Amino acid sequence: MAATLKDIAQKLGVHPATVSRALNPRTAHLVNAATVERVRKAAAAMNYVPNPMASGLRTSRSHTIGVVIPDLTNPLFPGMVRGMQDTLSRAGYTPLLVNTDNDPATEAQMVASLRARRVDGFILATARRDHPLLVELASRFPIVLINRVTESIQLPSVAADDQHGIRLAVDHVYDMGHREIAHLAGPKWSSTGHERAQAFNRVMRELGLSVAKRNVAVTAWNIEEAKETAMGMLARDPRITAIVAANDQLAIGVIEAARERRLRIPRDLSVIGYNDMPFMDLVDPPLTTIRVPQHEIGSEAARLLLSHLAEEGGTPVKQVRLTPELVVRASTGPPHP
Amino acid sequence: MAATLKDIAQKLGVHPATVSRALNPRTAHLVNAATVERVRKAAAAMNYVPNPMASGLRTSRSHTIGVVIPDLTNPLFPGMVRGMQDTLSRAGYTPLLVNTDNDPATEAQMVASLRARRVDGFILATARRDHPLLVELASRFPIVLINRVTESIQLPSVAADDQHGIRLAVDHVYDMGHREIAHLAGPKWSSTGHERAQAFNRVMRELGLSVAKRNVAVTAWNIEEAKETAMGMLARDPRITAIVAANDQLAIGVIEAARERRLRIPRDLSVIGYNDMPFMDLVDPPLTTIRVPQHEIGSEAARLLLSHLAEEGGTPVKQVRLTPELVVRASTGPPHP
DNA sequence: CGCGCTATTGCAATCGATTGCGCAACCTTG
DNA sequence: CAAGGTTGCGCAATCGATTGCAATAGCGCG
Repeated sequence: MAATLKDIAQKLGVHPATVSRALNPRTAHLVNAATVERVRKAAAAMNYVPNPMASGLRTSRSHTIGVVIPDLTNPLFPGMVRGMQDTLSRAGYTPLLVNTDNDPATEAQMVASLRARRVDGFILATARRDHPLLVELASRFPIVLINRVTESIQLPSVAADDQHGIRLAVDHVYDMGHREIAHLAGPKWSSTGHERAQAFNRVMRELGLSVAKRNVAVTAWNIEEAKETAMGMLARDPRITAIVAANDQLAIGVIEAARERRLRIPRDLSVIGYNDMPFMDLVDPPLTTIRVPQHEIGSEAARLLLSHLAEEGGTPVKQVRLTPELVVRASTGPPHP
Repeated sequence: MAATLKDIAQKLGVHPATVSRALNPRTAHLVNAATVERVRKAAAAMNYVPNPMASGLRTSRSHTIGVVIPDLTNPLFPGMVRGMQDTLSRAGYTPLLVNTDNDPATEAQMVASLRARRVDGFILATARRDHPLLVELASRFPIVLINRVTESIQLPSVAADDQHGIRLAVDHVYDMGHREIAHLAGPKWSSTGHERAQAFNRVMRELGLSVAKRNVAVTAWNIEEAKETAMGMLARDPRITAIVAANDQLAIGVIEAARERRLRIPRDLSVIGYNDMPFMDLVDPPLTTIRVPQHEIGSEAARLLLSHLAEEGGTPVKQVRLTPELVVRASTGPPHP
């Protein structure tokens, strides 16, 4: 059905090897310019498309990238994935997407299946602060982490600057007059949860505000548990006037908790999220949050990985930090006297 | 690095062909049971993983499925994609995901690149009512359409029952007492836009309500244009008390238009969406809508495609229609006298 | 005029798995 | 015990592209 190198060679009366060289930009200089031209013409005419399995078998490169995320239905990820797709496909690479649901066993299985597929590299959004699998993986493949990073070892990564983002958030409510500021943190096994909590403590200290233990509560990454945890916080310390949540889902949990406690937002409680997922401008109330450039994280990760694939030798480990920005909407306001 | 058939054969003193047959369930009966066992043990011990490029080259099957959607960042799709991923990967297939942004040229290019990758079949969510590319594609590959369908030809598809869904929507507002019901329709090139509009007309007629031309307005699939169109509708006919939107984004456009015209929802205007995308329970006001089983559409499409790949001959064209359900929230209510 | 060099192309092996064909050994049956 | 059948396995070709090496031709230069 589809034309092969041999077909083209036959038609032109040359050897398949010549056709191969003519069509490959890297080796075309080995072939007479006129021949190259004839081959190109013929290939186009027969609309020849190289068989990636054949070339992959020979070269053991699949031009395929494993993309590992917790869950595609988490609105944080589609933007990042599109960023990768757009720049990977432009470079002739195809992402293979898998979900782990934050389960290490599933992750191991998915990574194994991607290795079975002979992917050329990995982009992972599933890093835990301590993550042996990733360390092992990084020693055999080019990998780039996004969003979250590991602590045990420095790996190439692309993420937003959490330190800066949290500073924007805390400064925002501080500037409006809040002093009783609390943080609803994500799980400490995740770098984002941990780092944002660390950043919160630091910024509070710099502002001269005390950070009592009870001002930081930890929850899993989901709305329901965030709501429960926020209920507890608000019950224990009713003086709190502003809560900085470690991501938008947690902020929504806080809003639901506030609603249940008959607190009005932002009059009685200011809430600020993190990530600015799609539709956060439409929830009730529209959520003030820290926007991270989702598409750009994805495309930057792809670029970084591609550059690793291009260079033979070890490129230096590059840790890209993108700058988040504050998006003020209606869930924050000055504290009520 | 990785073990090959030959390695196993050498270690066991048998021929690679025997190893191949022993490891393939379809041919294992050709090999002595004891040998099969020895081979399996050895393969496991050397943690042998077959090279998909090699087997693909020989068999010309990539165990790969092209998945073509308009835009992953549209919240309607991640659920469907996960549905596919989950059932495809269970069957040893890997989806290759591309976006078209509803642009036919991009679509053609993406489909071409998937064909270049030698995918074994396609799942497409980009059908237009008239769509020559798909007809051509269907003649050469197993394909399954999701969400939208073509009209020119009957192709295997999985979608929600739009007729039923619209009936649920219209009945809902009718039962609450609304009589001046309008429809904000999607573009007519898309089957969902067209069919939902058709269904709206039919149901209205069955209820004995007149459908004036002005009771149905057509808009593109985005919030901004939906808002403009809804503004026009409401200006032309202020008697309208309920609007059935062709999807959730359009419903949000309607809500924004209503807000701009100082109409309160649902007191002055009831709005009902379609699809029940994630977070539609959190927008202001929480959106009454028609839930379509997104994950199930994806997994059912995958199953359908897999069954086509399994059977050699032409399986009959199966058009699966899943049943949507009404989700009542706060954007609908009885009309105010 | 001949040697050596370069430019161009052909040859053939190779990547790893699959599969039609054939052969040998063993078994069944009359 | 011979004829015919079955079972188990090896042989070798094949899928399509890549690439080291060899071969040829053409050229410049002494």
